Amino acid sequence: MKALAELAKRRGFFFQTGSAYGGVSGFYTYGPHGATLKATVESAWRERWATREGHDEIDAPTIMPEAVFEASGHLDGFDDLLVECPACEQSHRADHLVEGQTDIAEAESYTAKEIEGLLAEHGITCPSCGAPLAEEPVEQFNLMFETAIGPGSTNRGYLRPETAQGIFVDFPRLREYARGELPFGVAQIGRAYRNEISPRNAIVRTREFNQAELELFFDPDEDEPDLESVADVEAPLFSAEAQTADGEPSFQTIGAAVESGPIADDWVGYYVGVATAWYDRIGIDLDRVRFRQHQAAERAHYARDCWDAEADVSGPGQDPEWIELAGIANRGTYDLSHHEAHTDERYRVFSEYDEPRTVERASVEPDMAALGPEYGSQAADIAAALEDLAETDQRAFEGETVAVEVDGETVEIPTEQTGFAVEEVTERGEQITPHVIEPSMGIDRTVYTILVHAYDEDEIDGEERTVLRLPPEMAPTLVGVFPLMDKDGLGEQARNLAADLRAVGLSVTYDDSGAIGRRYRRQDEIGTPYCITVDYESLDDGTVTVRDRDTTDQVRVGIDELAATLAALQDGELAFDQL
RNA sequence: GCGCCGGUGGUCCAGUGGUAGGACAUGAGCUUCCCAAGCUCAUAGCCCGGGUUCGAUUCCCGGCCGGCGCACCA
Repeated sequence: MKALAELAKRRGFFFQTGSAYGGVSGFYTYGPHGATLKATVESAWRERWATREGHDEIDAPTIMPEAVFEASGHLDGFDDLLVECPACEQSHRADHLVEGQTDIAEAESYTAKEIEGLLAEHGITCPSCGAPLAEEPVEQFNLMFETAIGPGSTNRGYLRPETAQGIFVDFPRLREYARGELPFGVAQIGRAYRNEISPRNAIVRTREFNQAELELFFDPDEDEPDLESVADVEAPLFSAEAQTADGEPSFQTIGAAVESGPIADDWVGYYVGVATAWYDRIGIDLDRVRFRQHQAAERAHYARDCWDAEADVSGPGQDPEWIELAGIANRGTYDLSHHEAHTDERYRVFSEYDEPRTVERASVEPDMAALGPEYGSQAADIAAALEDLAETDQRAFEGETVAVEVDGETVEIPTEQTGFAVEEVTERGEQITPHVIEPSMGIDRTVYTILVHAYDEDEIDGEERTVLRLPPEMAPTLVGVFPLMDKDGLGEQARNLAADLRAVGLSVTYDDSGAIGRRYRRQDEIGTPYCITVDYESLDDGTVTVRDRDTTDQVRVGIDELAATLAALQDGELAFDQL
């Protein structure tokens, strides 16, 4: 939205970083009002998604070593192999072309050089125009920023492309803090980095951005969300089915959508409900939001089910322009099991059975004093093979000898040397890998959407004005304080009033410059919901006018009750028309 | 990364081969006083590098940045 970008620049919400040096694409600075608004969005997120859910927050580094991203799949999954057609100049994913035009299934695992070879060898052609792509260079592009940790650059690191891995890698310790009890959630607000090929659209797609993510760890067989608390929330749902049928999003209660509607996963449904109510509260217009269910083919490598929150950020009279605000994904056990596989740590929790179970457990204790001399270096492998066999096939131990296969040859071991035994064991539970639901929000896009949805132009006494209709809770400044004129003691009283209101923690702007109407308009443009003017009547009776941003209506309020009244207006306990 | 268009005070624009002008905004003053009034004054700008030229903000080339389209968005 062009008018908003201009206002954001002029009034200090956000602007491109370092334009004196020519600027760098994809980096933005939040100005005075923008930084405040962003902080307010973050604390509103923290309040709703962490504190109120009973979850704790961590703050992990933005740089982590290469091995972490090997495990997470970002090193391979983020690595795009691009080839450009010499005839029509279209870029394509080279690995996808190879997969499509040969019977090679996992072309992604090849290097750029190998792919170049495959392009020539299999006579791969451009899918757009059919030109041959042999001899064309394959470029490797990883979206992660790479860096060297410490001197000597042998320890390669990357800037995290999402905040989530900081939670997953340290799951074993976080589990300790949760005392090993599922479900538990860990929240994080922080920066993430992606070396985007083509940053666009102000703060919508940048190379350094802010995320707020909650990772909720749970046992799918035991744990259920508090669906009742969001059952009545009406959410604009755009199901996969509706998308395929070329349909429209429709408002449905979470209760119905989970019960019999498109939301398959209870936890995902719960967070769609929480997100809907939260968006409404922070000033996002639900009529310009939709929760879009991912099609199966579209889901990320880790996601089992996913709904994106999308917002329309087009200007008035324009075609809708949907941007992704959040993803609410069931990541299953993907992350934890991968980190477990890549480390020696256990990324599981002990899940106790309702009742202890008694099971027969077969075990072996091979007589190594006999096997060792007999089989030499093979003895250890034989012992391992016996152990496997005991778990899978107890009857193999019923005869005089047991046959196991080692290094391709069958070895007969006297049963008595295996130490085979079947015992009754009482098991109280088992180690399970928790499943993960991840509501992941883009803070910058949320800020942007709040601004777009708050932006309005109307007419006051025949004069056009620009106004940001931010909820009082979100406004960077709660109240502007003006003297009608800066003389006859009005200025002094107004300055005292501003200081008093600041002293009780309210965000106040003092302004005595220019005509009163001009000062109102300045505050309208940055979304300040209330303005107070000290006039001649104030000197007589100790009241001031309080002016409402949205209606421009004014009421007189006693100075002594001002602080309490404004605080109530900010918290939504009081509406202006109740004054 | 490709293509098209663009880059001039804080913002939005006009303009020129001889280093620039408006509107709005901002500051000071006068005036007015509850919704961007008026007057005076002031502050402040040609994206960067190279080339052509006596001289380049202007023309040419390259870069950077922005908008749009394509590709990409794990």
